[in-house]
Amino acid sequence: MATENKPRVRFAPSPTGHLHVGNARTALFNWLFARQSGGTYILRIEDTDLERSEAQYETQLIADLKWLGLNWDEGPDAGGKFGPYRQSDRMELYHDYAKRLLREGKAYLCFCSAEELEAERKKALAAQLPPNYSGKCRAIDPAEAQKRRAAGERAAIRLHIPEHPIKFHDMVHGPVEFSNEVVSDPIIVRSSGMPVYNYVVVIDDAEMKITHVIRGDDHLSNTPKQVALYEALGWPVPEFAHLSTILGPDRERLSKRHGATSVANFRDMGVMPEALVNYMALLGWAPSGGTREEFTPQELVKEFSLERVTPSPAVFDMQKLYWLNRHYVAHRLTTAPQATIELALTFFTKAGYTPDHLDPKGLTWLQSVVTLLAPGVDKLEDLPARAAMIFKYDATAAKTSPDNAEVMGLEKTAAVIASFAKKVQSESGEITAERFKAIVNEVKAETGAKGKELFHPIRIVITGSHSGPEFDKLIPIIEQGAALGLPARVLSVKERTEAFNRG
RNA sequence: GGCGCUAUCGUCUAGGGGUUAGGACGUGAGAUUCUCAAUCUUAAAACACGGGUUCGAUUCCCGUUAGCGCUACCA
Repeated sequence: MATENKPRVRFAPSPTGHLHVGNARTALFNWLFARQSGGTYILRIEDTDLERSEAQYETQLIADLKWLGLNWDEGPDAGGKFGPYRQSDRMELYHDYAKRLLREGKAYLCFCSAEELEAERKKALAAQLPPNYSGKCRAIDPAEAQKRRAAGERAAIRLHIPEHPIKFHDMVHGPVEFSNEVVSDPIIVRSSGMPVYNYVVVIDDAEMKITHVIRGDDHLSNTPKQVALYEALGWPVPEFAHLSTILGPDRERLSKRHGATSVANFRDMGVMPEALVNYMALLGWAPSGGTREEFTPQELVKEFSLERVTPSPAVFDMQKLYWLNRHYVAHRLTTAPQATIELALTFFTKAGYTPDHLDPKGLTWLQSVVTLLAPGVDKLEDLPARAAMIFKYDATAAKTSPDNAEVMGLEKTAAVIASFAKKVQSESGEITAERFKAIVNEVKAETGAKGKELFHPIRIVITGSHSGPEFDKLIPIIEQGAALGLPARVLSVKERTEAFNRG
C-alpha cells in the first residue's frame, strides 16, 4: 500500500484544560505536515494523569480542533487500526513492555522511597552536581528484586540509561546530542503501577508507527530518555521537530493571565478560524522570500515546510491577529454572507439588540449593518458597540456629552439644529439617502453653515456623536431598521430628532 | 546549581562572508471624508555584547549576558 512509507504524525494533548494556542499551533504544524505529504494525522488523548484529566475537556478539545478545521484520520472518535487512541485504554500494553524490559535487563526495580530520593537530590544539588539518581538499585540482583516485590515491597521500574552519549536529529534544531551523564535512569512505571508519560509516549508513538514527532520544545530535554527507550526496545527512532514556545508580551510563557489564549476564547470573541490558523502559522514559520503574510489553510498546506520553522520563541501579537481577522471577516462577508451574518447575529443578540432569529428581511438589513461596520472592527464581538448609534439613542447624553461640547457651542449649531428639525418634522414616511441629502442642502442654504459646522450638529442629533459612518449609508440603515419593528426598537430619524428637541 | 534551547526594527520575520539589511503588524505623517474607522501613499525603527577566523563579519567559531525550558514516582 502506498501509504506505508508516508509520514504518520500525531497530536497528543492531555485533556486537562482548554486547547491553548501553543498546543493549537503544534496541532496545526502536524496537520500541515501530514496534509502536504499525503501522510496520516492522528489524534491521541494522553490521559495518564487521571487526576487532572476530564472527559469534558476531551469533548471540548475535539470541538476546538474541528472548529480550526484540523481534521484527523485516526483518533478516539474516528477509529483506526492502531487504536485505542486514549492512553487510559492502553494500560495493558504498557505493562507488557515494562515486563519485557525487566526481563531483558534493560530496566530494573527501584525500591528507593520518595524521601530517600529527595535527600539524594538535595545532596547533589548542594554539591553543585546534576541531581541525578544514584543508580543504587541498579546493583540489586533481578531475582532478588522480584522476590522483594513479591513479598510486598513497593517498587518502581527504572530504565537503564546506556553509557554512551545520546544523539538524535531534530528537523528544526538540527543534530542534538546529550551526554548520558546528565540523564539519570528515569522511572517508567510508578510504584503504584501507573506508567509515566515519558515511557508511554514512546510505546504509543512506536506502536502507532509515528514517523515524525512534532511537539513543543519543552519536551526537548526529555527526548534523550525517550530515545534510550526506543533503543532499549530495538525500535527505530523517529524524526523529531521541536517547536519553539509561544510567549506573552512580557516574554513569559503564554498563559491565561495574558488574557485570551485558548482557541475557545478566540471563537467566542468572533475571530475567524482561518485568521487564527493563518496567524499561528506565521508564528515561527515564514514562506521562502518572507514577504507574504496572508495564507488560507489550503495555501498553507501547499507552502508550509517544517525545515523553514524557526527555533526561536515568538511573542504572540494580538494586533496582528486582529489585522488578519479583519481581512478574513471581509473575505467571508463576500464569499459566505449568509453564514457570516448568522454568526454576527449571535453577537447582536448577546448585546440585547436583536432576537435570536431574524426573518430574511431582517437578515438583509443586518447584513448592511455588518458590511458598513465590519471593516473597522477587530473581531465580531466588537460589532454591537460600533452599532450602538443605530440601536441605542440617548438624547440627553447627546446634548450633555463632553465630547459634543465643542460642537454644541459652535456659533451656527443652534440654527442648524432648528432648521434641520423643522424640515425633518414635515417629512412623512421613510427618509431615503437622497431625501436626506436634499434636506441637508436646504439647511445649508438656510443657515449658511457648511462642512463641519453643518454636518456635526446634525450628526449629534441623529447619532448622539459627532463622528461615525457616512450618512449615505447610515440613514437608510436607520430608517429601514425603524421599519423593521425589532423588539429593541431602532428609532427613525424623525423620532430621534423629536427626542432631541424634547429632552 | 547542572544541562539544554534561543538571540535581526517595539512585535512576527526574510536574508546572508562584501546588501541602501527586505516584508508585515503596530506607531508617526500625508491623501481621502462632515467626522471616526477602513483604504492608499509615506516616514521613523533592528543584526545583544566581547573575543577570534577572514582582506572583509550582522552572517562562521568561542565566550559573556539575557530569556525560556528540562532537571518529578507531572504531562
